[in-house]
Amino acid sequence: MAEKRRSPCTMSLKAHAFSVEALIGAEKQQQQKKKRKRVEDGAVERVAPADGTDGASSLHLQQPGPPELEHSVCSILTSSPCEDTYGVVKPGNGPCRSPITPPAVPSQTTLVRVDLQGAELWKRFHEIGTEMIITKAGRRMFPAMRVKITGLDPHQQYYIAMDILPVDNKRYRYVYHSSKWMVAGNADSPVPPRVYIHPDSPASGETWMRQVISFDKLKLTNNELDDQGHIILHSMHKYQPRVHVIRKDCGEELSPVKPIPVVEGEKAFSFPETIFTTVTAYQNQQITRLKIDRNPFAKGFRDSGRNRMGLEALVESYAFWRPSLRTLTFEDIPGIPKQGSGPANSHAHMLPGSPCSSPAFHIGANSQLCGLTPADYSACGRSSLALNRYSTTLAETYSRLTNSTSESFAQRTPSYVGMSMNGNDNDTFGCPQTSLSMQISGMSPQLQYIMPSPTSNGFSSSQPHQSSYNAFRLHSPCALYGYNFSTSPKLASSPERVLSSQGSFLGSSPSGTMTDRQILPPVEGVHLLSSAGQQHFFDSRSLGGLTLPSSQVSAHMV
Amino acid sequence: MAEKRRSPCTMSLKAHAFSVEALIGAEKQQQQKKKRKRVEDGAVERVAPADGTDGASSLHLQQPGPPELEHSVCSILTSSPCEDTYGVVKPGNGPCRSPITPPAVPSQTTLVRVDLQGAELWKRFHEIGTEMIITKAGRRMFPAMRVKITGLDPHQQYYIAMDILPVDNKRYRYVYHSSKWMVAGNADSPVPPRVYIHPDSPASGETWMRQVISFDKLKLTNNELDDQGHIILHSMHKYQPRVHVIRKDCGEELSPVKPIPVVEGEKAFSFPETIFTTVTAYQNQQITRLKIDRNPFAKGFRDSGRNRMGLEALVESYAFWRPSLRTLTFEDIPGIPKQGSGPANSHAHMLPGSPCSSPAFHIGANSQLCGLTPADYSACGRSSLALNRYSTTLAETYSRLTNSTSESFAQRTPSYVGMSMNGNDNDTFGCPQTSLSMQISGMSPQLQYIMPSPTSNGFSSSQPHQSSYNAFRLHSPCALYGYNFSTSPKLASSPERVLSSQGSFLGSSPSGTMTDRQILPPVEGVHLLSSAGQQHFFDSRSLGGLTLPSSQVSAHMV
DNA sequence: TCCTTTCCACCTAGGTGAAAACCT
DNA sequence: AGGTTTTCACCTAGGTGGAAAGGA
Repeated sequence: MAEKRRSPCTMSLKAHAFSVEALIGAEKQQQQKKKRKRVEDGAVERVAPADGTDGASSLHLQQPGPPELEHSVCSILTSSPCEDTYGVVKPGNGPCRSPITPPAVPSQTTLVRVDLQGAELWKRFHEIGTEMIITKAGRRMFPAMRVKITGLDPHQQYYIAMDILPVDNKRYRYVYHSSKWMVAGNADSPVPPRVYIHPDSPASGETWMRQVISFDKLKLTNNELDDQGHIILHSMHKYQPRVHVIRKDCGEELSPVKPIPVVEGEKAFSFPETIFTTVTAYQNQQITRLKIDRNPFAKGFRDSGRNRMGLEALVESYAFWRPSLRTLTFEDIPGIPKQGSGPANSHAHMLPGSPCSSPAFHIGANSQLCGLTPADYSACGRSSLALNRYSTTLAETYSRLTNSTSESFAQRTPSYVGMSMNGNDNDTFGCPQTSLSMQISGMSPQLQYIMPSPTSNGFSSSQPHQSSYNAFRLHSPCALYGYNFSTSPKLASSPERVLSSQGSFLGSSPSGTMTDRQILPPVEGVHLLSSAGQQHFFDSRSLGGLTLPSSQVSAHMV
Repeated sequence: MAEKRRSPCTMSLKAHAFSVEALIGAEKQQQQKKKRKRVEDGAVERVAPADGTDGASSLHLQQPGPPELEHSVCSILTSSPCEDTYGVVKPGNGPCRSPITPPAVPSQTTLVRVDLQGAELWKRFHEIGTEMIITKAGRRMFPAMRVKITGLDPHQQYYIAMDILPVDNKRYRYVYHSSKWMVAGNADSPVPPRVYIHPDSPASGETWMRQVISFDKLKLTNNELDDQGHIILHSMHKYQPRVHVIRKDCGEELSPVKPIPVVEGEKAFSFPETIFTTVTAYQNQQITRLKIDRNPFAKGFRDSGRNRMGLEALVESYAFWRPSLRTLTFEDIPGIPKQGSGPANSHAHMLPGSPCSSPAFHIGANSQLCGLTPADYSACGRSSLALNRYSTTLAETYSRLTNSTSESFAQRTPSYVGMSMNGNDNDTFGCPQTSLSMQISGMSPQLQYIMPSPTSNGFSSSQPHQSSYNAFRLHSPCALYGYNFSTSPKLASSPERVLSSQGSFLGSSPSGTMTDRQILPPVEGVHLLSSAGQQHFFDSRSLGGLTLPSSQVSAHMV
């Protein structure tokens, strides 16, 4: 029981789990409570940064330049190099970083940089006023967050995670006659915050850097009792995604004694063009058009005029000369599903082909629609004490929005954040990007608490504030291999896969320690074969601890 | 360069990768070489255990009972309990198993048991003579290997892997007029052996035990130059899958000095009813019928007589009175795709409705078709030296088939294998199962070589025979959530999902150390939310190292 | 002749917005 | 009247065996 006493999280979890069904009845109460606070503050024509104090805390890490600057860089340097985390101060690192492995791997000087992929498409939505559907069952984002990360320690393990912050404490409504979003009151009460950990986590820096990291499997929901792990958001609110790069220091499972380490750098990256308003049905028809034009799954609603030979076009054309009946051979029928597979097909109920940039739908909005001013972007430079690097992030935001006692956390958990703007040299994959970069080195003790630990055997702790979560990655989807939603209009209808920069299964280098830390004689050659998309292989000759002399040494991570 | 010198695997890997394209031209040469060895040895009416010496090595771990015994248990006890792997003998375990964490977790006395799910379906195929299609692009197995594992240490991390062994060194051909498989010569030269590591690996024993472990994403190929990570097999050969339970001792990354530990238990599980013959096109029409009847993806080929109202039935009915043309309204057309969505539809090219057990197709074969006699099943009890537990497994099989110098490995790497039969009490999920169980405790040093290590930072080794592979799990599919191909005929057409025994996202306990080893104060409550199918969440309040006092503590693994 | 490869129709599984129904 | 839920047609993506073509 002494062990159980140290596990309040688990016990609370189970209690919550058992009460889920009981809570369903309370859902309406929650909604009523939510609407109770919905006060019409009066229409604000332009969603002004009146929430500056509230929203700025979640934006201080954003791209410092104006939204139009595609390739700006936000560099955040911390005062504590990672080497300080070695050895005695963080003994947990000792067993992991062996004295034989050269500790000179420059994880302490890494300038982590995160590039938003598909920034052009994000900007096109942003110019209109991005809307994201949220449903009870969960709805994907479109565009999905897709980033390219550079500057990681190739041999360090990282978790990549994403959460979504409220931009302000306002509720919005869309005024159709003016085609504008207006403040409709204060924000609803906060929902259970959730973080989407990229299913490939943890992985080596080399692995992360080799590919576009897509969050396309992430789903948004408005069901506060969601049990599917989706991110819970309020409808008609403004939010902004945020990407986290979290070092997986193996110390937290290994070190029985863990002192509170010094601050080692902030690791959250957000992009102003990814701000969106949550809706349950699209409000702005320009958004609808752009979604239909760009999302392959909405191809059935495209009506771009060309290749308009779908079923309804067929119906119309035939109906022209034979109104309701015609003689068909069955050779016609198998072709029907294929006809819709072209670049576009038509639907009579769709609005006639009008590009999303059509003046007829351009409502004169709103590069500032989301309440961000250039001043907000320049407000990311902060410095304070050295306890927690996430001071002005979610915890602070929530504490401010909820007026909870955690407000004080923001004060005693400042971040070492220094920012500098660099040029735009990050056109990886030929796609426009927005990039943020910062130095990351270690991790705060609090971060360690939330880091799942696949190596849980023999977990131990001599301090009551340490824990590890293991094997959290079950059922991980292949998120890295989702669509590459091209930001190029000419590629919009031909989605391409997000591929590793190396390409094929045997064509790319393996992960992390595979490259220069493995110590295997040829006869013991190990064959880590990880599928380009789906599978993970060893050379089975080595499974028995033996390999044939003719073993084909091939390993791959894609 | 000293570091690189220790990485022959990586360098060979890259060299191989770069030569893949060059090797494509050599594919035909390989095939020619393969056919060169194909000698018709004359038909053998019954595939006898003439391969006893050759094939027994890969079968010694099989179910000791006759195939008809559904729930037999194969217990293999080793002479070295896991406790011997603690501390000094395997210092790598020291840092992982903290002195604070109670080391009394009975990993050393665990009787691991592996139950084959869907054994009834496997047996139905086996009675006919299971065939598995292999294609260049890779083809899934049907039925897929699905197992339930019990007896793991809940807090120990494990890899679950699968490889496929040749049953003998023969090549087969199917004689249509006698509906029998006959030996057609010696086996082709061995192909690059590969192992499919379950994409959820590594995970805690608790996590593995909570759910059915499905290998449905595994693919078989006959392309020896496959770069997708599929398992490469020869066509017209007999194979048998094998499941591996591999402890993830974090010691291999942590211990700079690793002596060769003592044997700690065999960990491979195979089931005789899963033997199959590889084909590029089905030979036995009974197999075809059973596949079509049971595989949901082949529903389009079902012709079971009932609900036969698909398009072709429509064609036939209309063609009866209007041979080649008929007048259709367009109201017919949208319904066409839906018509095929029922329980079954018909196809004119299919044979008329005849259940798979129809005498018209029952060719009088062959419960012993796969060359296994009851004597084979009783031959699993072996004992020998204590150096390697995989002695009679792949390495030995390959060495015998290839006459390579690794033959000696089999002699100096015997296994501690003791077997005992238990009753049939493993009807988990209400499905018939076949189970194998054995004690596993530690791992051999050779096993450690092939164990990917997600905690690679600071990997080190003072011995040249140690290595770790990290982050091999990228792009892992959600294999645990594939179809549950029911073995019950009445459920065959209604596939059900393989669910965790706990159910919903918030309704099940978290993994491994979440349950009783985490040490989190409520204010630091960590919220590891891992989606039931797709996603992995933290409570985002904790991402900043801070959680609100009102934090909802919920964690989940399935 | 025997086996392999390729293409295809037909499925499963699930992601879209539209539209209607529903709710408050 | 405004927001939410449900259902639906239409997609993407990919797993089936059949049939025909290809190949040795």
